[in-house]
Amino acid sequence: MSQKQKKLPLYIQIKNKLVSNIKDGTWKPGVSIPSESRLIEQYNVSRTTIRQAIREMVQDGILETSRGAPAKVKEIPEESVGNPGIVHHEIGTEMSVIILRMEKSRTHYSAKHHLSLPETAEVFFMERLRTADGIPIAIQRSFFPVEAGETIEQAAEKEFDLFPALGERGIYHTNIKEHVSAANATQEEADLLGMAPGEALITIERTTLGIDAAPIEYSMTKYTPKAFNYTIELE
Amino acid sequence: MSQKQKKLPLYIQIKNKLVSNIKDGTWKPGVSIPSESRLIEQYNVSRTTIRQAIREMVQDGILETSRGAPAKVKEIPEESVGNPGIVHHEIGTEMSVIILRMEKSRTHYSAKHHLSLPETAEVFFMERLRTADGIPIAIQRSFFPVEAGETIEQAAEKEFDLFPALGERGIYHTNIKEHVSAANATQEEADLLGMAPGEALITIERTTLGIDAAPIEYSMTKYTPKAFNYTIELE
DNA sequence: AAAGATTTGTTCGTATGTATG
DNA sequence: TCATACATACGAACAAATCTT
Repeated sequence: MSQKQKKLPLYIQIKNKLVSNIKDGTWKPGVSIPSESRLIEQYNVSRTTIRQAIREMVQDGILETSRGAPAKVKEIPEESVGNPGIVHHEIGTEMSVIILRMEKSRTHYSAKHHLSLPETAEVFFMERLRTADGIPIAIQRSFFPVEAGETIEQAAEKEFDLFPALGERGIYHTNIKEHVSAANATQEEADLLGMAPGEALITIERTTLGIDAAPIEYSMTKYTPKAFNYTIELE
Repeated sequence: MSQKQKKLPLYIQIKNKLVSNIKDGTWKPGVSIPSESRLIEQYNVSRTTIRQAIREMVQDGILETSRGAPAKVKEIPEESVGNPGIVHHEIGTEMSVIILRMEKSRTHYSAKHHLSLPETAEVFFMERLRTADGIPIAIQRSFFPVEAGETIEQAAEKEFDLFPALGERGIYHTNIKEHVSAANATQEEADLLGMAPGEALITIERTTLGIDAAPIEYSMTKYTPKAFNYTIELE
């Protein structure tokens, strides 16, 4: 049954189709999408409808428009699909991750608490070193419920951000709570990050809630101050 | 001559008029504005134009719409200072501020840029030392358009947060953008904060937009890492 | 470099569906 | 119940910027 689909406004349906074309790579960033007139023919709807769909996508930061030229897929529409209101990234062009540890663990009681798990539970623990242009910029310790472990294990080596992989497996996040503070580098952290022990690190603790409001990730990331970059936008 | 005004699209002109009605208190928060049909008569334009003006204002967070009921002016209550979705505070029980400098200035070009002011403009500049339990924890440099200067000057000595005072004078903010990074303390900052030069400070740059989407404040605050505490919650 | 075709931006008019009061 | 008001959707025309020839 596509009863619900029928209920959606036409312009939303069109928008969804256009977004799909971008997501699956049919229309790539920086390239123009078909003109309004072509879309009108293709979907057999009025110009109003097409324009409303495009307008929303512009507002969402997916498309860019300018008079006289077809809309372009915006470069770097990365987070725009994911987290409205926040841009959060490190500095650098060549970002990568090195996995230091990845294991199931029965300790890490603090993490269990953040994940709302009983003390006897097992958690999936991962420690990764994030680098930018080959220079270490952060140490990230992530904790997941063991159920998510297999998915994580497969995606961890390649993906810089794990949530898209989780999303493909039906694990979505609805709420993220981050806590920013500062800490001094331990000897081990200082060695990994190429700094002196005791120097200040920016620490972000993050708890991610799933669609059922249950925590699906708790992570603590310690950044070198120079490499840290964080922008928050609120209304 | 208002030649340029004439050049503005009709829906922008209408939007400006509607915004004026809200700014000068003709339409107060929580109250419905006239229906579309009434506005159509009043300004003698088409429904499309009215709707486009209203749509922009909804997007700017000035109006709220719902089917079957006229648009309402959005409430901008006290919590706008508290910002939904964000908790942001320093540690300590006895918080206070010490004003270091307060002046009009023609320099500070970076600040002018953030305030969308021309390079020849004058800005109101204020530097304050924030303390917790008598211990310095942050240096805050704030920039405002000179128009807001008098209000600021009166409130600055007593108020820890300036926005309530601004709100009482009809200056509301609708959008805040914060950028978190890190910097090393200069000699002067180190002296003020009782730390060593070169030590890491957490820096928050903040741009606050007013009801008409024009910047009303730009500030840069540098915190000692230990005293900093920041929690973000997103959906 | 100039002219013409294409494309988006703006504005009008009209009609129907659907939620509010 | 029922009139009012907003949301969605169609069509048409001209202006202004861009692209192509």
